[in-house]
Formats: sequence, structure tokens, C-alpha cells
Amino acid sequence: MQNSFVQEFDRFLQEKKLRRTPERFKILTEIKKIDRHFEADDLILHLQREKIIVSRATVYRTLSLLEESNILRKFRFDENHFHYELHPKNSHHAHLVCVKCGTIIEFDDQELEELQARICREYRCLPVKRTVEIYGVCAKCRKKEN
Amino acid sequence: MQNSFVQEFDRFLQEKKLRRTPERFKILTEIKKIDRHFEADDLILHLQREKIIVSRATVYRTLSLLEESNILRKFRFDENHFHYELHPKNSHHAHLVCVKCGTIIEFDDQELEELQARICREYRCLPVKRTVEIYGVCAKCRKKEN
DNA sequence: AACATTATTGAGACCTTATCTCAAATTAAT
DNA sequence: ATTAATTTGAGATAAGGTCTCAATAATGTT
Ligand SMILES: [Zn+2]
Ligand SMILES: [Zn+2]
Ligand SMILES: [Zn+2]
Ligand SMILES: [Zn+2]
Repeated sequence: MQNSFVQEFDRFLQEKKLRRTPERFKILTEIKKIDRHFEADDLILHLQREKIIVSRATVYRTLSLLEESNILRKFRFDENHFHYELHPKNSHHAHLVCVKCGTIIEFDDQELEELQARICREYRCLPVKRTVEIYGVCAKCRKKEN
Repeated sequence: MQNSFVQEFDRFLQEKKLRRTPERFKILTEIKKIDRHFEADDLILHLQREKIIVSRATVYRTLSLLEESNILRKFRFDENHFHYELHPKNSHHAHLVCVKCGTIIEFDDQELEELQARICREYRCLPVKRTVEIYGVCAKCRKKEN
């Protein structure tokens, strides 16, 4: 089941007549080892630590491909870099982000599914995706403050 | 009523013991002339056209102050620059963004108010703000495609 | 009004993140 | 093995925004 990402990527590359290079698979394999949300820099560090030598350009290019193939989801919180996460199929979710410590809590957003559908119907818009982020001070940080 | 933004900013600056410089007010005045959403670059262009000479650094610094004083709201859509808009008090709204032409449609998100409250209660989180963006292909762009 | 104090400004350097360029290396088809 | 087309890596470049610091200007005090 974890490995299905590799198969999926493989299929994607074949379909698009792109090449199945070792670099691409090494990167995906490393991503699987990282916990849910990560940034490009995290990934580059992980690769370096594992002595997997891949250029920064290739990392970014592969991230794009993984996004295109719906294996990764790309997010932007209030910072100026992106976050990525392995895309759990069929499971849209939204984020609760602590403005103090940066902790990201995920929550299910079934009712947002309906909101999106309704709004798009109303404006005759073809829905593509959505981002829903709530920012606040998490329980831990609130304790610390008091 | 439009002018209340200036008064509000004035009050904010006084309270924070910041200085009420001509630059700051010229920038806010220019912002009021721009339609709803704008980017820093838009603003800088507008100022140049009106021969209002203010440095880029000051524009950015003033934008921060205006955000801090809740006169502006700062957004990031899927691009890598920010959007700003005059913050219509008490009127939260969310955005529907066309992925083809970039058109931004605003919609009311009263029901998201409740979602935010509920989620924050659940995670004992103190809500600060939220961003809700739906991306899709707008009616116009869909027509063009067919 | 002049002074002292402190904040603000502007010009350009700098930073971060990400993308682009192009020659060299690799893949995959024949 | 040969060939054609894609991919890679190193470093240049771009975009967007922030920082630095000397010069300037606002405010409070006399
Ligand atoms: Zn926190
Ligand atoms: Zn997530
Ligand atoms: Zn459109
Ligand atoms: Zn808006």
C-alpha cells in the first residue's frame, strides 16, 4: 500500500512517455520516509544525510512531477515556501496552523466538500481544488503563555 | 465612511507611538483609489503614475503597518506574491479563484465562521484568522474552451 | 522657535525560494 | 551498438520581499 506510490509514479511516467530514472525513484522513496508535511529543504537535507546525491534542480523538477501525478499535494501556508505531503487519495483535508509554533493539525472537511460544490454551482465554475487553512494559537502555546 | 480608514490609521499610529508621516498617508490614500484586490507592484505603479515618490521599502513597510492595524488584509493565492485588500470590517469573505484567467470572485463565508469556531473549540486553539480559497475554471473560461 | 530625541526614509545591497540554461550524461527505441 | 530524445547537475538568474545605514523628518521639550 505504501509502495503503491512508486507503482503509481511509474505508471504516470510511462503514460507521459517520461523516463524512469533512478533519481526520480530515489526521491520518491525518500519522501515516503518523511512524516506527512515537508518542505523542499527538508527533503534535500534528508537526501544529503542518506548520501543520495541529487541536484536541487532535479529535486524541484521531481516534486513538480509528483504533484502533477497527484502523488503529492502542494500547499502554501503563510510562509514563502511550499509544503508538500503525500496525497492520501480521496481524503481532502484542511489545516489548522499554529501561528506561534507552526504545528500543523489536519482535520477532515466533509462539509467543505459541500460548500465547494455549492459555490461552484452558483458561479458556474468547474472546481479544481481548494485550500482551507485556519490559523490560531494551539493549546500548547496557550499554556506556555499563561 | 471611506475616509474612516485614514482616521483609523491615524489612531493606530498614535496609539503605537508611531509617526504620522506624509508617506504613510499618501500610500493609504492611493490604496483607496485602487479596486479591491491589489498587489504591491500594482500599488507601486499607481504611485509612480501619480508622481507620488515613495521608496519601495516604505511601501512594503506601510503595507505591513496597514495589515497590523487591520485596515488591509493580506492574502496569498497560488502565486508567489501577496494580494492585499481593504478590509471591510466585520465582513469576512472567501475567494473563488479562476486557475485560467486569475479572476477573483468573492463569496460570503458566514458558515465558515462556525466551522472555524467549531474546529478551534475541538482542538482548544485560539482562532486568529482563516483563509479559504476555492480554485476552479470560471464560467467565461469554460465557454472559451468549448 | 530652537533643540534634542527618536523614528522614518531611500537607495541599493542582500536574502530566500524556486526556476532556467546548456553542455554532458543517461535512457530507451531500433 | 547506434541513434534520438530526455534528463541531469552546476551555477546563473529571477521574483518577491527584507535589511542596512546614513541622511532626513517628526515629535516633545524648553
Ligand atoms: Zn503552537
Ligand atoms: Zn495536510
Ligand atoms: Zn477564468
Ligand atoms: Zn477578497
